[in-house]
Amino acid sequence: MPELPEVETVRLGLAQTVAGARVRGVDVLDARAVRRHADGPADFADSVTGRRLGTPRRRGKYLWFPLEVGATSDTACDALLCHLGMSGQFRIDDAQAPLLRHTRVVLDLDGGRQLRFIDQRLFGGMQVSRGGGELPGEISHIGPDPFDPAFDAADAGRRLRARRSTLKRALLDQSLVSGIGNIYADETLWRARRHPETPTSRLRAAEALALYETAREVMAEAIAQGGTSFDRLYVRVNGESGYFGRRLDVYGREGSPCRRCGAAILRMSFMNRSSYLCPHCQQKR
DNA sequence: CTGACAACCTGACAGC
DNA sequence: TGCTGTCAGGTTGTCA
Repeated sequence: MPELPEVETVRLGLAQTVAGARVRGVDVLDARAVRRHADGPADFADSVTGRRLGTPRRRGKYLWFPLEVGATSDTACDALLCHLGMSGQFRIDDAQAPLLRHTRVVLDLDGGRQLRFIDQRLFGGMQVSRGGGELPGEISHIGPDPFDPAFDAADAGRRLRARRSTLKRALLDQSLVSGIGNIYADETLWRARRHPETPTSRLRAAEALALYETAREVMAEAIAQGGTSFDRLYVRVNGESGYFGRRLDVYGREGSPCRRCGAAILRMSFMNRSSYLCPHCQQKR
């Protein structure tokens, strides 16, 4: 699944290609892709049709288009709120181009183009957020991500330390700081030489700040490289894959030598998912 | 507040 | 070939 750097790469692609386009029609091919839209697929389509897509915005792993009315930008407008889930993609295609398998929603745009939402597993989806152009109320519960101007590192560090939990759990907690998923949590902890099960309360204020700074660095590098992908589930809006585009330091490298010390990378089961770490560099202190 | 777990879905793969 | 179990980058709700 796309984490913050992948979603940001998609957002940039959309900003360059469809921002300002008028939506001529909406075709919901699978209602499950809009199940978070409480008023149903027909209302979803009605709410988007005729609107102009503003420049997409993002917080954490969510992105949204302000749905502009008329020709003016108005941040009090509705928003088309999207999450890619584990397998979501956006593609820009000509209307005549054949639909890819798992295409769930199609937006007809000006000039014979279509914005297509494709999602194999349907963990992602789209909905219209009333008045959500500036910041959809539906995602007000997640914290700012490390790239948000509203991000307050000191406050995030304070809240991290107030948790009675462990570092990896806290990094994955979107209400604390959003955007970090399983890959970048592991990459961050490796770079910061922290064991994922280190108690959050053990960090000093400066160390908590430094941990988020490391997360921001790791993700900034990934954004600069156009996002990470292992397979075809993550692609850019033009269909290009970032396959092998980024070298990960620990994630998925079980048994391979640590790039710092050469020790074999360990895989641990955690929250029904995998954690990868270097048992030598990342010891509980 | 915290953690554990199921649910939401599909597909790829290993093993029998 | 076909079945079963496991795994996959996420989020949300329930329950203890």
